[in-house]
Amino acid sequence: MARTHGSKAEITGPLVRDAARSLFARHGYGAVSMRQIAAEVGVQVGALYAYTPDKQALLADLLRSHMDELLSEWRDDSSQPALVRLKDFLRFHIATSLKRPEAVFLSYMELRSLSPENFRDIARLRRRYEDALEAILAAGEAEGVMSVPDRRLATMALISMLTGVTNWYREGGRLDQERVVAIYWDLVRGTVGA
Amino acid sequence: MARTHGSKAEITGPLVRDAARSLFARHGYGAVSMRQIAAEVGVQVGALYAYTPDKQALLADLLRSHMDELLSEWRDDSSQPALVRLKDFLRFHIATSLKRPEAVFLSYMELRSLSPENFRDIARLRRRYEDALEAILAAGEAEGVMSVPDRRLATMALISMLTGVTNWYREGGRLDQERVVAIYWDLVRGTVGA
DNA sequence: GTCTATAATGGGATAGAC
DNA sequence: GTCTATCCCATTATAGAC
Repeated sequence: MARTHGSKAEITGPLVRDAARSLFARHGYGAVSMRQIAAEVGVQVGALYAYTPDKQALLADLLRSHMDELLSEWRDDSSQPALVRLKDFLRFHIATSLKRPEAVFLSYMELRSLSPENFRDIARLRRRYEDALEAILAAGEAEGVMSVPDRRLATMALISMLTGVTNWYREGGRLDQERVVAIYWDLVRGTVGA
Repeated sequence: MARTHGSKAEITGPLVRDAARSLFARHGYGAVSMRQIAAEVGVQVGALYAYTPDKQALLADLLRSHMDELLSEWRDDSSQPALVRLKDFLRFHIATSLKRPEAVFLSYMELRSLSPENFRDIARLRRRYEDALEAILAAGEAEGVMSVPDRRLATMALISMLTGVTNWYREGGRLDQERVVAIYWDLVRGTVGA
């Protein structure tokens, strides 16, 4: 990973973000040093500061851009039946969780490491994502095809359940992604009383 | 919180554990210093080492004793119908999560901060707790009162869902503990196809 | 059992050369 | 844009006085 002056300059930015995401997810924000990140990228620590003003901004950028991507990639078609929308949400959430497990885990776990300002911003994005699911449950109840005891709590319960995939899923393990989606769909349908 | 020589010696041990548990849960193991823990207790940093050989052992003790308590407090009566056992488990898990939210959160989140040896030990305890739930699902299927697409995965999904309470529950908030149990029981029943 | 003091190391961040 | 070198401060852990 050694590096001579100036080579690969154009791709270092993404590499810094990749390394930070991976290390933060594996060891926790507070446990990772800028020196470790630099070593993973193959540069010296000073070079990192060409890409981020400080460590906190690096974390906030990772979380913000993950939430931005989630929100911009998610396409809800509210003209569809609620059960179709729910299954689409499930498929989307699991696909994302398995494609970018570190970003998902990080966004779930390191909110607490954000400065108050960054926390407010990112919690707001997170809330919009939760609300997207809650709207589907509301539609399902209006259609009479779902029934939950408390809509907000059911939303949080479903998000926790789905995000939990990142805790046990292993690429190349017992189950492939399609199978995981099918199993969770069974579970989720029951949870919302469908 | 200042302290003169020798006072309160007999209760410092528990205070150290309380402070460490609370700080680790709020800020993450790696982000908390022994100085912060000492300040919270009201002693100087050197005094901590009368109660723990090092910081890693402090974390491991917290996680190990939490899991030990969980496993020793949980009383499963396998002569009961599986749905009764499941509801008892739910009640137990939520009661514990709301009584010791920091310990639950910590045991869920800081496994990654353990040394490999400590990780093995505590993951084993954790697995025994998960297996207790899985056994109830197996009994429910045998009785024909539950139906899940994949028992191991349903177990993990339920644990994630239940442990998620610690993410949003606030003492004195909209819902009291009894109400939370009732709502989750509705959700869980659906999830297991009962 | 707790204090003060200190050792040894590593932390985030910056300056200036190239 | 990256390097080397450095500043300054925090870190874990220990030693020895009380």
